[in-house]
Amino acid sequence: MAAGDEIRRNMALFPIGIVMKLTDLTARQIRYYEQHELIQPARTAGNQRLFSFNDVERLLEIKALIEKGVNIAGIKQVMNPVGEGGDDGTIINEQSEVKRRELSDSQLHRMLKQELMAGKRPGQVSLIQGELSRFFKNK
DNA sequence: TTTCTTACA
DNA sequence: TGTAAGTA
Repeated sequence: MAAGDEIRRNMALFPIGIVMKLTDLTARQIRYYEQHELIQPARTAGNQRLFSFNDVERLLEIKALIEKGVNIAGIKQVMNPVGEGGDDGTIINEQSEVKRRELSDSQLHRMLKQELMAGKRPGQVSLIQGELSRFFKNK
């Protein structure tokens, strides 16, 4: 629990171009996730985004969920959108990070099961891409 | 050159 | 999401 570690992890260091290479996400996606409060990079005096190691880690996790077919609404449920107040919006501590990741998978399963059992009713918004159809057959 | 915002496909 | 436009 080195105090300096968290400081370094949350220190805004790289511009979006570097983050793109580090995460394999497009600038469009990164900015989009920021709009949805999944990340909150700092800004330079010139209004340019500066990301921290934690931001990059979050983006990698978001990317993993996107690849599993989860959409923004679903990711928000699995990753508590960053609030404000006392926390910096990123990882609280090492233990909670591990727990959060463990929950990620079980909650994802819950989401899938929930939607499968609830069935698609008009008005119900899916948390999964493609209406889950790809889990039943390959178009 | 790189990034930013806005907006349309 | 991709991409174009006009800036900073």
